[in-house]
Amino acid sequence: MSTQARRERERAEREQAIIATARDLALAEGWDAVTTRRLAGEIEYSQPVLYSHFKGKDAIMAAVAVEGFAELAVALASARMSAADPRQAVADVAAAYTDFAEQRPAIYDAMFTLIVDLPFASQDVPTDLARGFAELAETVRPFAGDGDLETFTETFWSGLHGLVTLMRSGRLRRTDHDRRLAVLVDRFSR
Amino acid sequence: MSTQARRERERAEREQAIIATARDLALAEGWDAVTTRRLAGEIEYSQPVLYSHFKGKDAIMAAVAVEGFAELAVALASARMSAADPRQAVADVAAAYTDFAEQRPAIYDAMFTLIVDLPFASQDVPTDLARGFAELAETVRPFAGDGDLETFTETFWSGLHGLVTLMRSGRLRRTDHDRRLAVLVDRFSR
DNA sequence: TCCATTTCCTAGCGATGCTAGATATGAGAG
DNA sequence: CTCTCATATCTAGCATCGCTAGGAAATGGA
Repeated sequence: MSTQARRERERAEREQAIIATARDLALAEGWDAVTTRRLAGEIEYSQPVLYSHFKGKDAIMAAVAVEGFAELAVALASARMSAADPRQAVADVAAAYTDFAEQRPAIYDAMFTLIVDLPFASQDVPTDLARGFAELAETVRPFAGDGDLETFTETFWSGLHGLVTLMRSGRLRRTDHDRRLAVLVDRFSR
Repeated sequence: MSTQARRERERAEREQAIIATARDLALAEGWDAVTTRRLAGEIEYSQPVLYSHFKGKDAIMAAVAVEGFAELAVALASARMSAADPRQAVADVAAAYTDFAEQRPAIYDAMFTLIVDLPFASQDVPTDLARGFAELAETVRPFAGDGDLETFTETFWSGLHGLVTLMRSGRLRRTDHDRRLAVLVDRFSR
């Protein structure tokens, strides 16, 4: 039975290689550069191998997105923990969020704009996505007032997401980002 | 010279037909359904004719987006004018914004997410885009405090844009939209 | 050593955006 | 009225995309 175990291990490694390669390629040159042919070439297998691991290109992007949710949750948690006071926590978490999106634009796109049908069947996504959301919720909790915390958090999140996406599409000047972020933080921490 | 005038007029009409057809097709079936072959078939010309009017498919989408900016500006202005008081104006304009995006998702996408290089060379875009932005600015002016109105407006705009895009990608439940909108309005009208 | 099963690749399909080269159209000169 | 030439338009095709069927190759067991 050791050979079967080895095969399964190698297969898992190859699957991880596909995700990592797709991720690196997307970060370096954008998702348009991530073609199935090129991806297959990078991992030194033929195209159909990709489809024995994933249903299609969207599924590969979704797998990259899943990793992104975990990363984002960690980044937000770190920012929240190390903040001196609740108000500073909002500012730090907001900055961590937009920094994540700025530094990994392709991954952020896969997480929130490109992939419509996320694998909600999978266990990982709701978990890590919920973890990130929970970090946001805990951060703004002191300022939610008597209203619904979830709604309050979702609205704050929308503000961050809007800043990120409008800036990337060139509708907002990058130079004023910090000031806009300060306004958003101010509005949601009073 | 009348024949030449007629030709130019017919050519302008055909260009408008291309834009209108692309717009209708995108609204009805999404931008993926707007292929150059199908678009050419709808206007009863061959594909290359499209390229004698526009540089490519992106340019056609940009033309649709330009019309969208004008529409949005009108909708926002109407909402702002008919509001009873400044605070209600913020609520009404915000609702008008998200309604526009909800009812014309394809056009909204062309305006703010799909097209990266908008024809800023053209005169129309900055004008109509600026008109819409100016409507937002006038709406929130009473609540901007002593800070920069432009930055304040941009941040408010980001909130609206984030609500719209996160809801469309399925990250936010549609049922709670009104409550999120109320939170956003509350944060930016106090 | 031979067979059966699994794994993988070659080759190809349909569709996309876009374009070069051939063809039709029509205005103006003789 | 006819011919010419420029303009307008189409037919056909290219390169590329995501994806897949069918056959070849490798692998494990008898």
